[in-house]
Amino acid sequence: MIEFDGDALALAPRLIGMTLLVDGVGGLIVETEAYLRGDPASHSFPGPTPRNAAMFGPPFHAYVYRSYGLHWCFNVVAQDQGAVLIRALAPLAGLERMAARRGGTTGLCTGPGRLTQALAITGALDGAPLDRPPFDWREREGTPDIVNGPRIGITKAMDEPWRFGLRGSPFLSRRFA
DNA sequence: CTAGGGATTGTCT
DNA sequence: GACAATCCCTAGG
Repeated sequence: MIEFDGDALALAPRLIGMTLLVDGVGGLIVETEAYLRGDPASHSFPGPTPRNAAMFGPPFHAYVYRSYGLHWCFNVVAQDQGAVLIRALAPLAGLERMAARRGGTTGLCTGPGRLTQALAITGALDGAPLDRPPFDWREREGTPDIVNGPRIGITKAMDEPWRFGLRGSPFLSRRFA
């Protein structure tokens, strides 16, 4: 995948502009959020549980959890018992399969829950290594223009500007201020 | 044991 | 703009 040795806060912007494919379906990462060790908003904050076990495992593995009882959210585990939530992709490959899974063509990968549905990521992939199939990564080309701001949908540490995005992308789940 | 809430989204108004 | 859907963890009795 990539050579990297930083924590979740460093990994989050590093993933912007990279291409993620799952079984050949995916696109360019345009939005991420960092959840650090010691971060009250991170699922790893209270300590290990069955749900968050992957965050305490080896880095560059998947942490997949269910959100609000019905959506899946996909994270890349970092070196610090933190993780990076992948919130949005610019769809590039397998658009027909995405649309079939999503039941339409609107907002295919715009939002963490939509993205997992389009790529068929479920709890079955929780803890799976990201450097082998079905996962495939491509390094970014050039230097992306990255913006950052507060994270979305949380109730703790709300002021930390740990959401990152590709400036001007139409595929962001929300605009940056 | 029960009650409450969350890193969300689709649908209806 | 409001609300339902509905799993897993946490807090408290």
